[in-house]
Amino acid sequence: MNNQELADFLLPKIDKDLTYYETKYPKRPLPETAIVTRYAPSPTGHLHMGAIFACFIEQKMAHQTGGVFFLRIEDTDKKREVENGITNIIQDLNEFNLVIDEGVENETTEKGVYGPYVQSQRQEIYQTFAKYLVANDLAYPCFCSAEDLARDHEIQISSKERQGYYGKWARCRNIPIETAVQRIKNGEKFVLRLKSPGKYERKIRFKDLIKGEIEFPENDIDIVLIKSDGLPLYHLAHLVDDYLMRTTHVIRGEEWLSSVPLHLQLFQVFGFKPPKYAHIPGLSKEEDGNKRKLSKRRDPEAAISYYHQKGIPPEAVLLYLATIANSNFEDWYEKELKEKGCARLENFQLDFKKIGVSAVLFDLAKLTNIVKNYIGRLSAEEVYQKALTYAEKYNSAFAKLLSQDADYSLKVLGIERGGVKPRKDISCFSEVQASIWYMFDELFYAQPLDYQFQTIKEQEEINRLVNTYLEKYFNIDDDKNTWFEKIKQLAAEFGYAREVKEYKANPSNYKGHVGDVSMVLRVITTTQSTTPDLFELLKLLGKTKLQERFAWWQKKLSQHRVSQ
RNA sequence: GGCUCCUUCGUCUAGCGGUCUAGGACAGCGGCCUCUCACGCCGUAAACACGGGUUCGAUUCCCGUAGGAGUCACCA
Repeated sequence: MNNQELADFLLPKIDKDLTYYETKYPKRPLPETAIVTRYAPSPTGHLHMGAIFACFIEQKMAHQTGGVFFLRIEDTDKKREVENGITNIIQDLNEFNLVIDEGVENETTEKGVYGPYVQSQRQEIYQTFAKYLVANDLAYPCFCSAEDLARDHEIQISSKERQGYYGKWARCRNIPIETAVQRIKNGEKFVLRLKSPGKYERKIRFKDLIKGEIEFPENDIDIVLIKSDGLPLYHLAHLVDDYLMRTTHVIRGEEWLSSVPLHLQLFQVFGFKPPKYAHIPGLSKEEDGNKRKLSKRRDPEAAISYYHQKGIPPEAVLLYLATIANSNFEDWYEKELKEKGCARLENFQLDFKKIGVSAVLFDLAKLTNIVKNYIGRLSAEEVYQKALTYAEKYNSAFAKLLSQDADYSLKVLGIERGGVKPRKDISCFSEVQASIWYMFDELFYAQPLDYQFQTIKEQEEINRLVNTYLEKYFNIDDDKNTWFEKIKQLAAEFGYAREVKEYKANPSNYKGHVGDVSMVLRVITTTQSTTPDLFELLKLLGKTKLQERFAWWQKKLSQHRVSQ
């Protein structure tokens, strides 16, 4: 029996050849410079930040060159699969606006002519390629059990030999065809292994688009191509899919770097031109003074759900990812904003050469800064919409408040927004309620009695100040200057300095200064000693509410005394 | 352990033999502005892992050492 006959015996149902598929999936009609990339996750749960990072770069590279970005599902390991795995992935991608041009759209549908894009549906194709290898004496059936392999592995470790299925350890490599056939006929399970033509002593050089020139020993390990369940392992699937789907650039995490020699060998064995490889640095986390890979299980910030729950806008996360991808992005972004008034990520040219080579610490502090700036630039309408969407999901009571008088809410969120120096104090939408609650009576009157008065604390003095303000000075139509002028007048009337500087120059001449007076109004209005611009708050709330709140405070205070 | 990659302020980095008394951003600290906070502005502290070479001259090139990361599955 020759190799061709062995191939027919092993895979009798496979009747197509390589040419069939090469014809079915022709080269893409794209310009030379167009980059075709893919994101190829396993459906094992939700994505994590590292995946979004990779995906962002893949999509960006494809789109900025007029290429194609597609999604392939690598579900060849049925053990690890999770229910709704595909849905989870699509959801996460959508949330980050990482739209695909081609590939899997949901659990049941896909678009594009290079499919199927779900690996478990491509079994016949993989087997065709494997059969070709068997027929050409480049693959063989292996009967080693897990125990056999584990034992060899132990021996290799204890004798300090290189680990793997190669050389003398590749015990099934030279089993005569007839023997192999007989064992299969006897019902023995087998896998198909590559008969690696590589020599460990020889070096292979290749150029990674990010890491640069790298030299490796050639691969001489007879890796498993097809598992005993008939499905391929990643390596074969990578070769077949990225060849037939005409991927030009394989962009993936750096954990794949060390399998490049194997992948190159696979392409060489078939005589195919390999894609270009770009291995992106991993996202890491500091722990006990060391860096380690950001872990979905151990680090909450690695999970997409973390951002969702906190209300951190995905657009801003993308801006952060762009700055860690290309450190010049930040400067570019600022410059665009300054020159054009707006900056769009789509207009930035991401550069492989500027992507760092080693793992990057995922810095939540930096992210927060980017988010604050991002939200700070949003219009009141946008903030309102996003805050509402967030609240509808996580805080329905607050969502109700926000929407019951949308116009009012909009004004509250619009305080000190817009203009050249906007507030930048919202770092996530879960914070919104905590920063504006006192603008809503429903929340204001539900708070415990906790007024944060500062310099002026005496009730009598407070009463006099507020009453005088309400009677003599309050006018809803005043502009900011007039308003503040009146506050100064009020201060002077009661023996407080009109200017802080005056007070500081001669503290003994005054009971305090204008700031102390406005602090009283601020605290009566909001209970808080730190708030956005008091003028804006008062204007929004109006005289009646200020009166009501003042009366409430007095009432509470007297109750408080009685109960003591 | 083998293989591979990496090593500039706390973090992300600029630097590609003299321009470096090493630049920026975030975080920190101090100040100014100011009715509080935020914003803004100004300032400050803070790094070339170590040891050898090469060179007139090394952050930059080479070699070691140390440290870190990744990988060595019928997982991707």
